[in-house]
Amino acid sequence: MSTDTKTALLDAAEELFAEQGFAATSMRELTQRAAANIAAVNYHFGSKADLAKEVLRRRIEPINRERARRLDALPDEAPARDVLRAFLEPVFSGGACESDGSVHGFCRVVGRLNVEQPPFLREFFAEQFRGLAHRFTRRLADCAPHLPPETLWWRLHFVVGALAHTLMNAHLIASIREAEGVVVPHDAATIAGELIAFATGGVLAPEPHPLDPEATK
Amino acid sequence: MSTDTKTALLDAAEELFAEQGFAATSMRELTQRAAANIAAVNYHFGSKADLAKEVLRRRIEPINRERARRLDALPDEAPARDVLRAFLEPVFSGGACESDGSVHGFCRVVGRLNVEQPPFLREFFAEQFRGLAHRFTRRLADCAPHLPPETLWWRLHFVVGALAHTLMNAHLIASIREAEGVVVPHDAATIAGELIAFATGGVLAPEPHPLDPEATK
DNA sequence: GTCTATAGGTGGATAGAC
DNA sequence: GTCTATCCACCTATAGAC
Repeated sequence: MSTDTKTALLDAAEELFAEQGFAATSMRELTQRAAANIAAVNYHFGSKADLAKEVLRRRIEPINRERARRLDALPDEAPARDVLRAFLEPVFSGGACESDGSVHGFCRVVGRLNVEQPPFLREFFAEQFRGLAHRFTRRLADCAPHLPPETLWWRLHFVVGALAHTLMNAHLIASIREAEGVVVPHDAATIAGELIAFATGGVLAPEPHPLDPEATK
Repeated sequence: MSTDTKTALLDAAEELFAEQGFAATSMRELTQRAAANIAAVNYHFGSKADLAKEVLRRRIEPINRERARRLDALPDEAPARDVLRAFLEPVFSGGACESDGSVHGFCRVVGRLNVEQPPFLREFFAEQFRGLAHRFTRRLADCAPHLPPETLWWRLHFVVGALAHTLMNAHLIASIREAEGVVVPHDAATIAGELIAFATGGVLAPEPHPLDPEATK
């Protein structure tokens, strides 16, 4: 069946790119996991690179639409925490989780390819995020008029970094502690809550002091 | 000369792994940039994987030693901000910068390989960071006794994520704004200052509320 | 220590039958 | 749409001369 093969390829690519990255995943491995023929990727997508773009588009576009929708729905006087919820929660909702609530592979693929950044994806990511990042930064500026715009710009990117790292490593982070007998809940709702609290505190922090170079020694 | 070739290989690998990742970088490209012979990597390091470990060890070990040293040097009543400075500043100091002050490639390689995580590096990273992460988390618990240990554990990892993402993308983040005519300083001291302020605010944020699932809609 | 040459394998992509 | 067979460029690693 045609449509099912295409979806199976997207699913398999999503898992493998998330686990291993783009460059380290071969077409043979990928088509085998999808129970498809070795030639199926080129038939359906044209190339490995175009497959990767589709893998990302399938997840990012709905998330960014939802982010924009929620940002627009906010009242003018909404606090920073609500702006950050509009940015972060869409990532974790809407199927972002396994049945046990843990973070799903498709979140990890975004995190991983976002950092691996193969050359052909650079422009793709820039397109997907540029406009949105500016809108959120402007909105945060309304919430925190005491902070310079460049500081808010950095802070939004710090939030993105925390998010990407968490999506990729949530299981690992939890398992280190669990090996010591500490139970660390890592369902999507818990992680989202932790991240939103952290991001709000970080974004609203007082303006940075200039560093004292002597104290660095 | 023997020693120089070895160093040239480490330098070239550092740059290329930082830009492209481990899997996407070939030995040919790497030895060519180092002006060395194609066989030099195997002679000096044994394999591509062992070269990557050396690339990381050269940077991470001094940084983590300095982190531990500064943590030990802190007075008992040191505030969270000082604990986070002990964690973050060693990354940016001691040659972490270009002559113009921007973030050096060798920071980026740590960020990138940290997220690419080829299988043979998983255990290496775990060894390098496990003990240190626990020591910093315990220390932060003293600064913020109102927060549960799991929350602090998550928050330290959010900080790591923000750090890794920033190391890899500082130039990119700045250049997006600069294309619009906004000057964004991205020298190492500025970035470190921004990150420390953000991290302090995030780590000390109030405990997360349980999320209201309805408000997510 | 450095080089050339090459082994031995895998990569992405395609041609053409069905 | 799916398959087999195959091309050929590229990969890591090594053998052996210098």
